[in-house]
This record gives sequence, C-alpha cells and structure tokens, in this order.
Amino acid sequence: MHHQDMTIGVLARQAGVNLETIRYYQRRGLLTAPAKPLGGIRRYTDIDVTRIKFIKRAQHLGFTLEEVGALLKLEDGAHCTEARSIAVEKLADVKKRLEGLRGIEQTLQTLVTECATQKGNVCCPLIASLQEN
Amino acid sequence: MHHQDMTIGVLARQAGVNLETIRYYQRRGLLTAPAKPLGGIRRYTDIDVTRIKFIKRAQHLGFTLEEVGALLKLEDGAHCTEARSIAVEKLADVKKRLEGLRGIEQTLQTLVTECATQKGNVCCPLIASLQEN
DNA sequence: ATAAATTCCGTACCATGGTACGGAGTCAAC
DNA sequence: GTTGACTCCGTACCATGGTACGGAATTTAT
Repeated sequence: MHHQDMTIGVLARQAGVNLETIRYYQRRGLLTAPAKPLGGIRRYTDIDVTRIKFIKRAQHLGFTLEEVGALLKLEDGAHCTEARSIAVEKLADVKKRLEGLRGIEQTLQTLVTECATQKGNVCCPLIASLQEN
Repeated sequence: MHHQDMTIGVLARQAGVNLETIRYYQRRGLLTAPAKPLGGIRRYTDIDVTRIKFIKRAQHLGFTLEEVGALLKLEDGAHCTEARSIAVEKLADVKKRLEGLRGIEQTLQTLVTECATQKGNVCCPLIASLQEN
C-alpha cells in the first residue's frame, strides 16, 4: 500500500511516532517539511516514513539525534567521499560501542550466573561486586 | 588510607564525582546526608565513597538512577533473587542492543567497503541502502 | 453550510542526569 | 580577628529527546 500524499497525522501513524515528534525532527533539521501549498496543508510521502524509521532504528542503537543527522547526510549521495568518511567515523564509533557493550554483557552475565548458582555465601555476588572498591 | 571524617568536598574528590552530583544523589534519595552537628558541617566516611562508586559502576553497566536506587535497597545482600532479576532484565536489554548494533556495524561496513571499491555506479551506494525499509 | 477533525505554528512543559550560582554561615590559618 | 576556603541550601540552568497546549486556519463529513 502506497501513501503518496499523507498528512502529518497519517505520516505519524505510518511511522509509528507521535505527531509532535515529527515536528520536533523538522525543527532539528532531521526532516524537511515539504512546501506548503499556499495556506494549505503539507503533504508527505513514503520517503518520509522511511526516513523516520531510519532515525528510530539508529536512535535505538544508541545514536544521538545529532549523530543521526550526520548519518542522514549520507542520504544525500552527492558527496560520496565525504559521505564515506562520515560512515567510516560512525563505523569506528559503532565498533567501540560494541566493545563496551560486550564488556557490560560479560559482567552482567557472570553476575547473573553467580547469583543463580549461589556459591554458598550469604552475600549476593551481584551486590558484592558492585561494592568492590 | 582511611578518611573517616571527610567533608563533602573531600568525599567528591575521593569518589571522583562533582560535589554537586553528591547533593543531587542526596536529593534523589540514593545517598543519605549525615546528621549535621547543629549549625556545623556534615561529615562523611568511606562508606559514602563506596556507595557513590557503587552508583557509578552500576550506572556504567546501563542502570538508570532509579534502578540503582532499587539495587541499593538490596545492598544488604539478603535479597539476591530480586537483585538477580533486575540484572537479568538488564542483560536481556544489553543483548538486544548488541544485536542491533551488530546489524548497523554490518551495514556501515558494507557501505564503506562499497564506497572504497567504487563499484562504477554514478550513485553513491550509501543512498540506496539507507533508503531501504 | 455547518460541525468535527485536522493542521499549523509558537511556545511551554516534561523527565533524566546532572552543573552552576549566590548569599549566608562556618572553619582554619596566619 | 580578619582573610580565604569551604559548606549549606535553595534555586536556576544545561543538554537531550521529546510531549502538550492553544488559537487560528483549513479540510472533511454530514
């Protein structure tokens, strides 16, 4: 199903976000408000849905809206070299994030396992480890 | 070295946080302000340093201050099961984040590689992929 | 053609996790 | 016994990522 001429309300429902969020993204420059037909109502397309979903996806993975803005500039396509360098930067960033997150995962996993096996000590190992100096 | 009677400034330095952060934690109920000796100055101990470090460590593991508050209520180690269930939830959360991040890593990696090898297309390979649904 | 819904736009407010400011009081040193 | 550093406390402010409100215009339904 194609919605080639959505109002902002329909766009919001299609993209699964609050209507105000769309306006907020427009103010932040993440979304371009389509030209308004002289005292009328702006119309949106599937491209806007896609864009909002991309923002939400990236955001959910820990990117700030500012970073998402940088990612969205890749969409431009006009400056491939520039776009690539942004992507390279982001990739390095993602790899760092991954590393940190893997560390956290390890720590939590260990603690949860230790808690489950209850190594015969009175004190909870999770709490104990947080109390280590 | 033991600091059994620190002022808040010393506590802040010992714990490696901003002084105002300590006051903020007190307002949030994460830290209890010691009784003030009648128009005097509050004194803190190593226990407070430990507690602040606990908060910072937990926060670093992805817990919100509210969740840290919940963990701190279990500090006595007597509620291991409860602590564990909080951690299990966090772990699931972290695993989900990892998965998403690995996806983005893949995507970005591919894009960067394609950009580098310049597959002879006029259009930047980044455009298409970012616009995928 | 009139009511109901929606849009537009600006502005205000919310939560989270702090940080900064400013006046008054206190403490330590010289 | 005054200077300087620190504390206390309240309140204000910051960034991030939204959400809500309200009046005017416009669109849609009946």
